[in-house]
Amino acid sequence: MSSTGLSAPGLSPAADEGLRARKRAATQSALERAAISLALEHGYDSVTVDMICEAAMVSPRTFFNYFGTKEGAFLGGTPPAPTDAEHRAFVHGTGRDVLGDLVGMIAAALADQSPDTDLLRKRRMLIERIPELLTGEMSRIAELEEHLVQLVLERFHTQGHAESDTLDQQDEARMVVFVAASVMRYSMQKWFSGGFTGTPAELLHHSLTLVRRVTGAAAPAPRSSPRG
Amino acid sequence: MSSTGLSAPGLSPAADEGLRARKRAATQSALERAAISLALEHGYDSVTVDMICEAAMVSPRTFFNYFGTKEGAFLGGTPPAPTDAEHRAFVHGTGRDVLGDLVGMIAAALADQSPDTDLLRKRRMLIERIPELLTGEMSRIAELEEHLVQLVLERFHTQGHAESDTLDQQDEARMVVFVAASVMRYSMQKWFSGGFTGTPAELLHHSLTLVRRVTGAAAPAPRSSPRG
DNA sequence: CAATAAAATTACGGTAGCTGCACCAATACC
DNA sequence: GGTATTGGTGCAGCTACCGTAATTTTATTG
Repeated sequence: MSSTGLSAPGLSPAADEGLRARKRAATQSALERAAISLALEHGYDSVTVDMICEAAMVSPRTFFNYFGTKEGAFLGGTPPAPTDAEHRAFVHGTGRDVLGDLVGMIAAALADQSPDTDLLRKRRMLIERIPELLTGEMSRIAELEEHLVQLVLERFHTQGHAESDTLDQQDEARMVVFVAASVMRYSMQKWFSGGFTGTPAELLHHSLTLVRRVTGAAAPAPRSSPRG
Repeated sequence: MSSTGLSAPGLSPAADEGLRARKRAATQSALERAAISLALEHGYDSVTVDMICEAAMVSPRTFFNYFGTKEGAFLGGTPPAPTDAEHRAFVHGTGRDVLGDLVGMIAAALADQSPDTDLLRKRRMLIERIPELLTGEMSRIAELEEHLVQLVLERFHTQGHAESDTLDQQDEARMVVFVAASVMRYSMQKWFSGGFTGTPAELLHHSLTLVRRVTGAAAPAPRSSPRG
């Protein structure tokens, strides 16, 4: 199941996957829709899992078979995980802009999800209203951090960095991931608070430019001896 | 062990605050210590609130009177807040290195309340080890971040930045705070994992240099018109 | 079409986090 | 001392979540 990457459906039920997969996708979709509608109507906290299940006509146990947590139904079934293709594209990237490429990969993984624009719209409305969900989504990304550090290290190696300063490379990789997390946090907050009118790509470009401006200003008076 | 055994370290033992406050601080400290030791011994998930309460000799109901959540006992009662003096020093800082100064202020605030460093270290290791705690801590810090954004904006104003591009300034302030948070996270991880031999000041300088190196690489092909 | 394997769904029971409430004990204030 | 606050506790209850085994649904094979 590693090849096509479709095993965890971003909800493309239609064509060839058989009746089983289609029903599965239908149930998942029904649960997500029920969850979001109910939350928009009654508020997130007052919606119980039982309510969602009743609306979607499944047993509560089934709910947790799909989403292991209540939050999951609101954020969407599949946590953002870059596909193998995206992995390779990043690791073998030739450019010097590791930070930009990493952010791009994460954003692409986020964008991979369901194309249902209406559901996305409602979900965005919900997240805008309940900040708890925003932090929830961020923590789903944070789960990947260790993995991302490994990816950055791989990229360093394939770019032929010397093996001698491996320790420095680990530090740098970790920092790249941390800063990328900041950029994602900034972008998502801006995105979900509705203060941005452009496309997601433009938003990312804006964020990357901003993070460079913010860090770029060198201190006017170099403290001790600069550059070690 | 009626009184002295737990003389409220990590909080303001406040010799003058009265018996009530002292007992309170003692109980809170006992709960936090019990929580962290138990988690280091048995793992976070297998530690129940009841276990912590039994070790700290309080009722489970009391536990939730102190920390509204299980997580709270592990993260500790009070996030570090800079003093008024530190506020002013930062806001009226004249240099261009806003990021460096902000990181400096946060670090100073951390150093101010020097509660039992051993407890801090154990807590830090736990937090980095358990992603659930990590995200929990980040969302707690997020509340503090709003305040920091305001501080950065104040500094911009006292530095006489034009009022016209207030929106841009808000964006920039927010990004400064986010990046500062990343720098702090990197520094603390490096510090408490024992991988750094120098002084805290040197560590901060190292982190700031690193974050600049990481973001410094300009994109090879500037897209459209930069410089919004 | 029938038999069988595999997978999804379900009911049931239980644990743990968390809360409101009312009561009692300790402390602060006068 | 007496009285008002405040902190600690037991109880009853709700909800998220999980292990397990039974039941139904789908896929497969002859």
